[in-house]
Amino acid sequence: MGNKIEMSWYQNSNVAEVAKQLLGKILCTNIDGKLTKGKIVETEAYSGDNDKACHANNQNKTKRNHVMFEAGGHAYVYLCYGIHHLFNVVTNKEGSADAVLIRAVEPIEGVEIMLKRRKMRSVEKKLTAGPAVLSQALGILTDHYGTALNSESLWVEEGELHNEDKIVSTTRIGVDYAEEDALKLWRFYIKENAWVSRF
DNA sequence: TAGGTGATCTTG
DNA sequence: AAGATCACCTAT
Repeated sequence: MGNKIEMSWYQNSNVAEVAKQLLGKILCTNIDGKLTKGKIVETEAYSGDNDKACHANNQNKTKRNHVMFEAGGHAYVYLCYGIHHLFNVVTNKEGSADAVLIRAVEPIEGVEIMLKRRKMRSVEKKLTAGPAVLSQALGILTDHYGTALNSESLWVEEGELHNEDKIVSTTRIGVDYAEEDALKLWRFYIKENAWVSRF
């Protein structure tokens, strides 16, 4: 607990494995002196190689997704539906466009700050259960595009270990357009955790 | 269950 | 240069 994960850890070439191993780890931000932390309870893997659901499918590099081609350990944040900032962890080696979408966290620290950012009065599931709301709670914006995850403002710490049998693998959400790749079991969540976005 | 929202990408 | 698309959320 408490140790910042090194950049090299993210450079594993198996993105699904990284997505799984991120469960239980702690996503942290310190923005303008406001410290917030949440335990990662839900992730999805995306691969630039043979995955139609991925922005960088077929090694398609664009202005939006180019950071995915950098070495693992950088932040890929993009605006979705004109409103929502979605946070991904870039994985694999430089040149391989893989990333893990963080879909839900369990609030750990800085809850008051999270409530304020979300304009909420009490702690409920909608505080951080969902890729857009967790980014808002932790103050993650497209400003953080390309930020290294060993920086002072955004990082991941070691967390609890979970046995393999406590992890559920299922299909990803919102990728129906991806044809056969929509069937990949690349969504992972901690079984019976109350902060998972959807069961 | 439907509509808001605007950057990004693709097509023409 | 314009239109379709979109890794979602909130409120009816």
